Amino acid sequence: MRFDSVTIKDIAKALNCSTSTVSRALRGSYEISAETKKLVLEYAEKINYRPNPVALSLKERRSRAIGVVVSEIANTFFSEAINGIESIAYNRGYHVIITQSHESEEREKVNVMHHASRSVDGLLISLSSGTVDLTYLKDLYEKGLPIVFFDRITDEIDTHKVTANNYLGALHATEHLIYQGFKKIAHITSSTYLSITKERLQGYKEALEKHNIPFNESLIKYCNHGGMIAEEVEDAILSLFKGKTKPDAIFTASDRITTVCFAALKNLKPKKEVGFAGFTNTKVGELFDPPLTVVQQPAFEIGQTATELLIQMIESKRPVVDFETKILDTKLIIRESSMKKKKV
Amino acid sequence: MRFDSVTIKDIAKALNCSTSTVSRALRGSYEISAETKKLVLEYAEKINYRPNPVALSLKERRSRAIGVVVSEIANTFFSEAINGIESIAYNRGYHVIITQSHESEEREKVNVMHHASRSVDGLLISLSSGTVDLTYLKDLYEKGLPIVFFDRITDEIDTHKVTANNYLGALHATEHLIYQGFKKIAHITSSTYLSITKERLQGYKEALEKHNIPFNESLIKYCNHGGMIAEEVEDAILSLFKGKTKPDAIFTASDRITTVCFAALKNLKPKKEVGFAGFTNTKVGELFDPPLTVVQQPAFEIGQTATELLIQMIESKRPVVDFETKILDTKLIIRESSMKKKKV
DNA sequence: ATCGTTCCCGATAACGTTTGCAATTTTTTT
DNA sequence: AAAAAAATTGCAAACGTTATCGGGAACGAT
Repeated sequence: MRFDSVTIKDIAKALNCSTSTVSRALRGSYEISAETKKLVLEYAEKINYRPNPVALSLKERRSRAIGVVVSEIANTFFSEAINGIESIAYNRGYHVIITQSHESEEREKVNVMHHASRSVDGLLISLSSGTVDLTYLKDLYEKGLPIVFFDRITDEIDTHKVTANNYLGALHATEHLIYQGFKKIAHITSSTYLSITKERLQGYKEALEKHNIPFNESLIKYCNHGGMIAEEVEDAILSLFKGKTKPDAIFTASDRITTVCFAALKNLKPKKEVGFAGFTNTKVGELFDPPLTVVQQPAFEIGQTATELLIQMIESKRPVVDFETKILDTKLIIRESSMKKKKV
Repeated sequence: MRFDSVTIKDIAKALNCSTSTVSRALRGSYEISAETKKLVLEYAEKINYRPNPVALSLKERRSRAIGVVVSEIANTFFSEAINGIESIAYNRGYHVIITQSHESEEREKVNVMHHASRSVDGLLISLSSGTVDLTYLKDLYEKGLPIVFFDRITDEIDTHKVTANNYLGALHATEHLIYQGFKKIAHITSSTYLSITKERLQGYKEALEKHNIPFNESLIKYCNHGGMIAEEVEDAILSLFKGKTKPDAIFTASDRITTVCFAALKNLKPKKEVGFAGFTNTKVGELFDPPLTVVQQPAFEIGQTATELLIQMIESKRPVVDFETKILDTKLIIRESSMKKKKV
């Protein structure tokens, strides 16, 4: 505190004892007489003493704070996940410090380094779509910083991971589109680096295979900025509809891509109705025109689970060696956008 | 850092000089010979020395970090504002620490206290809808913590404030509805404590007055939880349509209230079409059915301006006494939801 | 030679807290 | 009453950094 708040010294001076005595009394050490303890506690209460967390961090090399790095808080999935994170963290006495990578590897690194140098006790991270090089994270992890990945995870670091069942989510959504009679289903997705991209693509492919629909590479479009740059997504849509095999349905793979695509598609006004379904946690898909079919991720629970695992790592006496990868189920909410209209 | 990173001591030991010399060399003090300076800098670079921010915070009683308290990051207005905040802060060398009050006075206080005790250099805050008692904030402010209010501001503390022109925004939106031919315009808004509530209500009233439409208190509904509790908003809508004077249009006053109302109204399926316009920064209003007429706030700029003012306060040598209240213009984006359909 | 500068640099204290050890007092044991 | 044991407290170091102060060396001026 810069605001000359009361310190242990002030108490010591006032009570005419040493700072050690005060410190011990406050933490209830058995070596302090009940009498002195009472005196100290009462006085501390009276002048509203609060230990200085910065000093504690320096001394103990821990901060009771958890660092969070996500690509964008303006993304319903992440804001919900953060709420999940907070709900657990606060109950366990940890503060949560949120930073955004804006899908940039560099920003991500800066943020992680900031967290580490500020002595966060652990890190929750969902990788940015631009992230290729993980060595710095690996270094930190090996130096002892507990890290739990959520949502966008990685194979390169052996630790706890929590993510949605992207594979099944994509499979079900794609199958649903197939059941509706769509055959040329395009898939617009994020950067190939991301785990979620691979998993969702995999689910999409399996669905096609299962229903004997040939896979067509030209129907897959990657947006390396994860939808942060609208043009990238719009170009993807355009090139799809300029290509030889025009899609009759679109399946999008992430929050932002979903909404941008949906808008782009509307603008494009294709002759035939195009089926549409996408991964997104938006609360307002129902209000869209047409109402949007979505694959919803259990964002809140993902945040909670990741935080529980992280705190477990932080508070574990011996190094954790048994790691889990928790995969939580998604939910397909079917609305009009994915239905084949009956042309009477 | 808990991860025994290199310290100034390590450098001193390696180079066989004192920590003071190293410290001075690193900060380029003139008292150090060019030779030693070079030696130190090179070695520091080589072993990748980074000063420990926690130690610095303790020593200097500042942290080069700015605390932000908003009600909800899952609110487009706030996430945009935060982006504005970050854009300035990072350029000026400050980190941004975000916390959420979830519209609760208690959570807000906990967060503010946390920021203060962690030695943030300043605070950006948008008050929660539940906040009544500001004395603790006033105390901190008087003890010297620079504070800038944005969006939801207050008269009780004399400092810089940045907000949208809620009055004009509401006035124009209401006038627009009037021009469309609506006469019984309901206004669904947040807690009465909030500055934005008062200002928007004022704009709404002026518009009515200007066009000689009598003000009807029963058309105003307050949602004390700012839309966080959907039922509250749904009840408001229901009671409006159960009342004697049923509204022919609805004008909503905040992001969350707007979307929840819009959904509730859709569910209600009133006989006549009801005009609709609301404050919100959602990017997807265009995709709604019908496309949503919105009053958009310059969230990014509000964040930027507030941050500039805050940093100015933080870095000012003498106490700042001349305070500004900056009011930035909103933008009315007219779409179908507020248009009176021509019943041919 | 002596003094006054100037130039480098080191020792030390300080920020607020905890803790190992030593010191003191009190109590118990003999 | 003396010795031993237990209970209570204080001192000082440590976390990593910077700032204040002071000191030695080199140099020029007298």
